[in-house]
Amino acid sequence: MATIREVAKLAGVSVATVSRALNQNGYVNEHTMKKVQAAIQELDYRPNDVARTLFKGTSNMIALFVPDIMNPFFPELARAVEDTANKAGYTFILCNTDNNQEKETQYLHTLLQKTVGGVVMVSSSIASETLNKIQVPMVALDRKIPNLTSITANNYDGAIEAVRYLQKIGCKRIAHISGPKDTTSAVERTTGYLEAIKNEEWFSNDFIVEGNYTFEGAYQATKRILQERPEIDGVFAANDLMGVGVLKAAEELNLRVPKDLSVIGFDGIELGKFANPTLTTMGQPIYEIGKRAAEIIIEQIENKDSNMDSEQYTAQLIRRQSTM
Amino acid sequence: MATIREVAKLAGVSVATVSRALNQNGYVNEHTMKKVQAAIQELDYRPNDVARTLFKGTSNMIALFVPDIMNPFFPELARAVEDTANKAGYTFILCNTDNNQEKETQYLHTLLQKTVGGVVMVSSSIASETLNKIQVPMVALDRKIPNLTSITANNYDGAIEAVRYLQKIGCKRIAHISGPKDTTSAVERTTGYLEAIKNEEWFSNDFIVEGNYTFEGAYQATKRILQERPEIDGVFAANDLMGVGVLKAAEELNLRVPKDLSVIGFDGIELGKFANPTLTTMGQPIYEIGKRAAEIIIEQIENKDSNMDSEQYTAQLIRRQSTM
DNA sequence: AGGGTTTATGTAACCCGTTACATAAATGTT
DNA sequence: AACATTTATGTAACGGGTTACATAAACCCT
Repeated sequence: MATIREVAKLAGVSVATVSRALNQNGYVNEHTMKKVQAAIQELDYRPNDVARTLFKGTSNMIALFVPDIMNPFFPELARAVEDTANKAGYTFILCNTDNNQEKETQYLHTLLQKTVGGVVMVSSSIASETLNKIQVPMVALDRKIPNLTSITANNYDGAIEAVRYLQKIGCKRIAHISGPKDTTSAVERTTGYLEAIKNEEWFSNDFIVEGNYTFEGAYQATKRILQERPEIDGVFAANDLMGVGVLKAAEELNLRVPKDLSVIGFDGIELGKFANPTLTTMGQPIYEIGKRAAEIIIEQIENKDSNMDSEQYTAQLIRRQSTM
Repeated sequence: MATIREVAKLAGVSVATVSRALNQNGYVNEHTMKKVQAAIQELDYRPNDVARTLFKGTSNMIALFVPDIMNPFFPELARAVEDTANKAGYTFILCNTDNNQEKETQYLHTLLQKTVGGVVMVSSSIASETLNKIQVPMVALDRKIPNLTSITANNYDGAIEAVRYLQKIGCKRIAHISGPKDTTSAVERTTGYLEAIKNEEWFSNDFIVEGNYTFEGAYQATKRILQERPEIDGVFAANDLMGVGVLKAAEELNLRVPKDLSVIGFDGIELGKFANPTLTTMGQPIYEIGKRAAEIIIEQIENKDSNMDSEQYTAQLIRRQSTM
């Protein structure tokens, strides 16, 4: 790889002039510019980004923390962040944290040593002491994190709408498969469910079971609850992955969906379209949200503007075959 | 962030000594070591990785090129590469190429400017001239690339086994939903299909339709072919995503799977378990393959050993509900 | 013509680790 | 005791950009 000094030599100018020509700052004579460009072309010169980063003290890299990219909710988010970062000239780093606090801290330190530009975080577990100690632009995505700007769906309203929709289509006993209690989105969705059923006299706490946001968790939980309470005719799963788990459990118990049981999920991931029957859901604008988080982190990086407002996006009902 | 010079000052030694203490290099007196460690602790010093990288000329970053992380085949691969890279002290960069040659070239140049350590590539489109010009360790994953070590499944044998299995369970007319013709895995799977049915007198070319490795593509293709040739009683889809598309098309045409139609996919992704009915498939050891690719790239980076042999992993039949 | 401004370019310090080389004390060998 | 080897540490160059500062020619204005 050619260096700026080789370019300077070939063009017969100093490295400072080449640098100025490259970055279009300071004065460069038109004729000199041409000589420099010719030399750059000749040598196929590309500036070493590491040297640049060392001097600037910050790199054009953006990291995304997700619990696990294998959870089908995250690829779309990752894609959105990557696209947006890429378009703005940033390189995209992906970190799977497994909701593990040590891993998160470890990753943050590693990234800090690389002077990463900013971090977009999907996390339920990040230690706030770590967060306070670490000086790098951060934004919370999908889940709220204290003291950080967050981009999320309006989970509470979405959950209410989901349950009201089940009520509207005639469900009389509506169960809720909830997500992990340490995850803000899951808690908000459960709170929404509670709000929507608060006046129903049939309700008791065992209409809520924890499915851990996983297919398997929801599958097991649903089998249990449907056997204990066969009167259930509607299920609000706190995410689509669990919604598909509910479908599987229903199938296994020979319940016809939506005839015997209506199922609604949350998120609007592709999986819902692949399922059989297709899954009704409260769709959030996933790509949009990821894109927005990336935009904000870039804004923070480039303008040091760290006091941005949090944003909430409305979820929209997507009617499919699992309800009718 | 503290620098090595501050540590040196606080410990009352030179930066060289601190560096040696850090890297357990050269001689460092026991007592000096303690002073240095105390200073490091005191200042919470962490070496700047950018400076290190600049000097060394190569960074501890590994990139993975995939067409699109939203395709459910890739997250597991990405996870495997990330885990392996991470464990070995490398940072993981994800690049979505959309099979776009320009994007690939663009990414490669960007990474080169960051002196990336190595690149793991899932690609059908990478330009060989780009490849030859670029001096960085690379390995091909899932798809073969000329002149690169590749880690793949044995697609040919797997495809033969898939079709033979359909034949064994009684299918008399077996269609094939193929993948893109520029993708080595797809071509090999089609070749395997052809090998397995070569002695069947019913065969003609219109038993093969292209589904582009996508759900939607397979869904459309299947609807078309099943209407044209209602005698079809078995489908070999070249990947699971298309297998699920076949299931959906069958459902829509009121064909019962597996009673009227048996369906087998390829890959063994999670999606197959979520589907209804669950999808029989030729499962490849996805995580294993990704992990192995990462190991090889690390081996190449650390030992400059670029002449590694390609490896092929056998696919295994996973019987589920879509065949019987 | 004299002074101020703009244009143009070069020199060298700087970012922060790593390491070749120099120096010297401590230890070992015959 | 004389010399070789090992241990210990410091100085300074280096990697490859960026930019503050210095210098000077060209241009503008009154």
